[in-house]
Amino acid sequence: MNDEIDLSQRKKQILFQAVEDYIENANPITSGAMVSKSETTLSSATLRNELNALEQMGYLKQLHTSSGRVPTTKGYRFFVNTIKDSCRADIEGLLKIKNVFETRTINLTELIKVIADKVSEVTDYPTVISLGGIDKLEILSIKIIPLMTEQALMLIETPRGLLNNTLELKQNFDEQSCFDAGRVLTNKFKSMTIGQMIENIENKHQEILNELSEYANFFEYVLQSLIKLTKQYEKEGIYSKGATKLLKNPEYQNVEQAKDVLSLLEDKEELRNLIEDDSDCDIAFTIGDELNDNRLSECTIAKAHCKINGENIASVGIIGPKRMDYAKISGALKFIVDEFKKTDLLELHGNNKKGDKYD
Amino acid sequence: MNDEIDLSQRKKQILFQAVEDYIENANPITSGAMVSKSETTLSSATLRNELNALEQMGYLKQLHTSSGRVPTTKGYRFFVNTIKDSCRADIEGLLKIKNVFETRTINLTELIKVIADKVSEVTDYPTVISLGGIDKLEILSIKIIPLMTEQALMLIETPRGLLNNTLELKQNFDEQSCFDAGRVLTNKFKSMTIGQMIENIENKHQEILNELSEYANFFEYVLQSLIKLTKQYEKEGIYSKGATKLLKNPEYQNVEQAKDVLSLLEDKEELRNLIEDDSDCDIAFTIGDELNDNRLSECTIAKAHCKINGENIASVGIIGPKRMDYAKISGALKFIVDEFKKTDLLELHGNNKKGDKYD
DNA sequence: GTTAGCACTCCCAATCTTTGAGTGCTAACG
DNA sequence: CGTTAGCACTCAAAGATTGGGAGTGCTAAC
Repeated sequence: MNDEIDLSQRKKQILFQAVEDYIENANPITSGAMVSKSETTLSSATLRNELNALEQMGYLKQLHTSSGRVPTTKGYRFFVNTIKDSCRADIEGLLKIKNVFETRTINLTELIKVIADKVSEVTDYPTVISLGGIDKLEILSIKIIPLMTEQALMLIETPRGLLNNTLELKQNFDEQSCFDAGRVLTNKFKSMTIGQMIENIENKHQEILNELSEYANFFEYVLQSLIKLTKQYEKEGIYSKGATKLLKNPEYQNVEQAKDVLSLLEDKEELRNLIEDDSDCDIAFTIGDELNDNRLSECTIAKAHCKINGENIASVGIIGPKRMDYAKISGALKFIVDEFKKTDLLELHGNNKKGDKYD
Repeated sequence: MNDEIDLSQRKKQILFQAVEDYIENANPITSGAMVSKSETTLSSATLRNELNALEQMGYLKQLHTSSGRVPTTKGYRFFVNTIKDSCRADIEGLLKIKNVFETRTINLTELIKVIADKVSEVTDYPTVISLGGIDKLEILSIKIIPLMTEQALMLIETPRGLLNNTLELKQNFDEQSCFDAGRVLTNKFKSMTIGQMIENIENKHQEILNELSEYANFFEYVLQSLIKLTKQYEKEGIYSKGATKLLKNPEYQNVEQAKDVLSLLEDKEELRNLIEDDSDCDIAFTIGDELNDNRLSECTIAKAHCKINGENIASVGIIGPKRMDYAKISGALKFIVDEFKKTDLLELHGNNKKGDKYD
């Protein structure tokens, strides 16, 4: 697959410049233009030979005889691998994001929206952020508050903030029973994750029922509620912004082409599948055919995984044409990933004294 | 303005058929086509005379000599006024919506999303729903629950469900103080609206501070929180779906034209301004120039105001080309409005016994 | 290995032509 | 007087033709 080693130093340089120029101007690469633009001492004939060789090797392709050449996916891939570590961020725009991180007591769901908005603004590409599911969240405490007829609110405190959901109790409970039930549940499930709690409930159902004795009533409702909550977050924790910015690019002047991508950007479920993956690396580009989706054959997706305290919290995706500004995107994503790394979830919610909780 | 009275019965019929046909086929109306399609006994020459007259009167216009005619805004307006009461709903699709209304304990914010999704699916046009602000909501009770360090959760029960927001207390309070504070606040503000409560707090600040004595501490935070909450709902209570469906229409085959409308559909703030108005009527169409927005000169917006117990709860907007299927849209909107009318908010939240609240 | 030179390819834009759908007008008809 | 057949006129849209020019590949000379 990777035969970039076969490339002479000169070929590498030519290919790099060719792709770079194409990304900037969207004009097919020609030997003549390269002579006049770059500071090369080579003649156009020599460049033609080299470009021809690069085409044979699959890095470039011609649209027709006597047209300039355009990068193939392989060509873009070479380019991306080369610039991997050089980024060119719009510092000014990104600094605004920094402020957001420093705003305390911002809900994480809010946070990703603000970030997606800003990233899309700075990069000028559609941006998607998905929040990880809640199943890996640690439970800090559980509270139950009676509401109007036969309902109660279940509150679960987690390092990522407060989860809340209404319980359908089918029976009235008073303030005190609810309070006690919450305390019992907290004692039982504290410092498990939501996922573990569900698993635990499902596996040791009877056992726990006995253990919780008089609060067993709540128990069924809590389980149902947790499952509903998990599904809901799966569905809601995804946000996208700036879809129409795609239309600015010359590759989407044709409505037919744009339609596919735009409707994909409207479908949260598909977006989630697209953005999430288990890759370990912080930032990755997937180019054109590499995406294995006809609708996206002319797109590149840049993905980044944001971690707080080492835990995967959110995934950011930037969707653009293959001809996207890789260095800029790379810079923006690196910035976001770093900001997340520096952040402590508890701080996000205004708790500067970790571990100093009370219940 | 309205000189539809001047139209002979025959002209009305011709104009109606002309617009109807144009809406269906997007082909300019020609005398020849009208003869072959409709069961008229008139000759094409006579129709030409009539069409010419209708053009003089401003209902139709020609794109150029020797082309067929196209409806003007005035022509569409005539058409809409004529079909006002005939609707042609996709009953099957809409019945699915009915089920949603019957699902209890669905959050109103969730409800509008599901409805927008379905309406967009059934009509095949972008659909926007905005939820009214929270300021007119009646307060049923206020609860305060202590959370982790120096924070508490404020819960306000309203007929539209539970509002919640985190309070930054800057000081720890125990379970009991919070509980008591909630009770005091409830007694003071119960059955006011959120708006009245804010107003009240702002006007009689000192007075209330004295009255609440030991819970005065909470008071400032509650005020701030309420204001924040009001703003937040203003921003969040709007949802749109199906923007890309616009691209199916021949009038948006040109990216430049589509871009404007699509980016408008992405901007929640603009959408809100567009959808909300104070008009009393349940369903209204605003056509092309009537919208007073260049970007929308080729669009029609259908708006409906949904009321529960007489109170304006949500506004639905359907955006399409001027050539939209008015009868179908009208049917769909009427259905939604009626469903809302039949709904009791308390029932939505699972309370079948109204007034049977406890605190 | 590099490059000047040249034949060759083929897109693109401009121009022109043709076609035909559709109109407006007029004169005749019942 | 409303209706209609007939005809001249208009004009967009779709081909056909053309020339220009940008770009290539190849070859032969450096």
